[in-house]
Amino acid sequence: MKEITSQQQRVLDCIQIYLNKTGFPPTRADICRELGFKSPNSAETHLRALEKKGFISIESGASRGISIIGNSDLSSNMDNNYPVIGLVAAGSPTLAEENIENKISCPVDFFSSSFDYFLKVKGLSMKDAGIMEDDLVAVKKTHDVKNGDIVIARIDDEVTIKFLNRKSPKIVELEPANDDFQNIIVDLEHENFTIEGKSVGLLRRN
Amino acid sequence: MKEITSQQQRVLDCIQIYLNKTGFPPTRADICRELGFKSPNSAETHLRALEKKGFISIESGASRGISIIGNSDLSSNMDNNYPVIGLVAAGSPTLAEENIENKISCPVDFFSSSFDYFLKVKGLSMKDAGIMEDDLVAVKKTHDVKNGDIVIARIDDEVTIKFLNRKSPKIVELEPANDDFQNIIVDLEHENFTIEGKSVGLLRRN
DNA sequence: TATTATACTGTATATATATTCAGTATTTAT
DNA sequence: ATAAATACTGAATATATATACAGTATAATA
Repeated sequence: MKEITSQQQRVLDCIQIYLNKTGFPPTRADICRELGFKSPNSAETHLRALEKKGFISIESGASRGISIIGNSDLSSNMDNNYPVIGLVAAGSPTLAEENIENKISCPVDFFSSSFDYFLKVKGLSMKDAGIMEDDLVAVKKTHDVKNGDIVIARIDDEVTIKFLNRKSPKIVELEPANDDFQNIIVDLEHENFTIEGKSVGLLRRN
Repeated sequence: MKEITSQQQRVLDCIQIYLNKTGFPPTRADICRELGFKSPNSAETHLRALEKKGFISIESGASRGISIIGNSDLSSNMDNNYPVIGLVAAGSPTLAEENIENKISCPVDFFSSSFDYFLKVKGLSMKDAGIMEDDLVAVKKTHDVKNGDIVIARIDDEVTIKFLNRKSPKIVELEPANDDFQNIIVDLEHENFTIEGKSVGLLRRN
């Protein structure tokens, strides 16, 4: 997929908007009307460029024979594919591409806040908060977290999910929801600590 | 919305299939080709009937100017609106229309099995199973339940969510996941007992 | 420096397409 | 019993539409 130019993007957007509005694609003349072109050939050449770059396909000879490629969620529906990232109880932690287990299609407004990925939970350290093994926690990447929030935190190279409790400017306490686990005290001066995000919801699939 | 005839349904399906396949609506001739009609007027009259009954709209003069009405999820995307039904801890129980709190749009294949509604949980009787107050349990209406399943059961007029444990043909045990609660023993001969469905997933929105 | 891609106007035209008109036949309401 | 809706064939046509051809101009490659 080559790079798209700003004018070609305008034409592509125009097609999408027209589709959302009417339910069928525009003609060359429709595109001209929408974007102010004075010749149908202006639309034609843009369409051919978009076709060549793989953004649309054009059915030869057919009227309105334009379809946008890679657009299975055609219109109003606002689903998105969210990656499921495995949380390994101890050891290799990174929230990187290679840790993506699969993807889940889910409406973007499914939880109270937008979110970025699902974290697959290992272990039972948060069981009293109703977070069980293999549950999928919807994580929003943010540093805007308060005491009592369920946060995804990284200490050195290890990622964990716990309640947040800032004890002092230099000390953070990570509190599990399970009597069998101990609080984790983090000394910000001596340990590499980052907040990856916070939980905004949970999904369990039996 | 008047009743649709079987032939009109075939035409409507044909339009939808054509849309899914090509990304744009069919012409009269396309419909004839798909359904074996020999005159474009066959398609035309069916389209006018479908328009009159409110199933489609036709943009006059435009080629392929057909759009299916009430079809905001145009194609592949299979979201559905699921009702959220409140579970009242004790007392009035019915899973009836008037108990619908709101609706949640969610892909139909979101959980391992299809489901019928979300049940909003009251109380903590299932907390050790990770089901907390106000959690939304995805419920599939079914009588096909096994021991160990989390079921939605009704005893006389009271609805509850518990683990199922059939002790004998006449005795069913409903087991909570919380030491503070007691098992419920149901005598099928003396109590009015029905399985409303079973849990196939869980959703928590912080 | 020549070439290709981008970004248009303007005209022309073959054909793709909607749509009307004239029939025939069956079924469903009134 | 009559009208209206359904379910078609078949032909005709105005027009909607894709698309080619002839230009002009600028920016980006090679």
